Amino acid sequence: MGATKTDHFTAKQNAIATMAKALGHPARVAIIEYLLKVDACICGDIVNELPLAQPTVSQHLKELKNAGLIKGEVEGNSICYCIDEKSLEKLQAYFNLTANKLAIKNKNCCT
Amino acid sequence: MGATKTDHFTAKQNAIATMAKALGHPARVAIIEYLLKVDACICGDIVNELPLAQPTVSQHLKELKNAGLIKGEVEGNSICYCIDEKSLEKLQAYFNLTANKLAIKNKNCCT
DNA sequence: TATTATCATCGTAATATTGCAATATACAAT
DNA sequence: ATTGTATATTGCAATATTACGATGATAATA
Repeated sequence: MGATKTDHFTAKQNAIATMAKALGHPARVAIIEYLLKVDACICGDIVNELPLAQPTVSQHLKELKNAGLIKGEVEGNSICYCIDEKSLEKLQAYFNLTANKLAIKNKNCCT
Repeated sequence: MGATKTDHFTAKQNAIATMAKALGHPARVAIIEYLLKVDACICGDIVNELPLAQPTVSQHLKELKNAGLIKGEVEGNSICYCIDEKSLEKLQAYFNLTANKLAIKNKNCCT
């Protein structure tokens, strides 16, 4: 095996899992944080920011893009990557909802 | 290769990645949502809720536990699983922070 | 004690991920 | 046209993940 049984779960569960999976690697978290830090999206130097070889970084960027977490536009010679706000807002909304549900839950066991 | 270069990233980046990775599978998202739905933590029927065999579910539970997202206590014959609030609050805080940073960012490119 | 119920672990097969060297592509500048 | 820079793709090796049958461990119950 090794293939995830995607079709047995809801679309929303799969969507959250896809985004979470994309953030399931420190390099990709670091990429998101870097894109957040530089106050623009002309980002031709992501490779220099990471302790990984260029093909590896390119691959991580591709995965973030596939998961919808970032967007990329050709900007002359280099490529302009930036965060896709919508997807991160979805994650924010999801975890806010989760935390709210937790807050109103019974907490009389599992001390 | 195949081994993640964990030590090249910050502790926080690794912590977020670990939790995100744990949620990077729809079955584990479904488990969290189920634990959230049932208003108690006597949870001996997670297997029945999922379209997966018992050993597979057990393995997913183990991963959620390793990532710190859930806790498990022996409850007589069965085991009582429940969500670890702290970890989900960390995720909530992280994505709130991220969304806030995004909100105050320049948005003059990557239309 | 034997049985049943519940969950964990082992072993294994199929598949996915991670990382990089080598190479390719695309464009800008000379 | 050629060179240089930036990014993508390919191919491969090492490792991780996913899934499940078989088996083991433990506790409640007959």
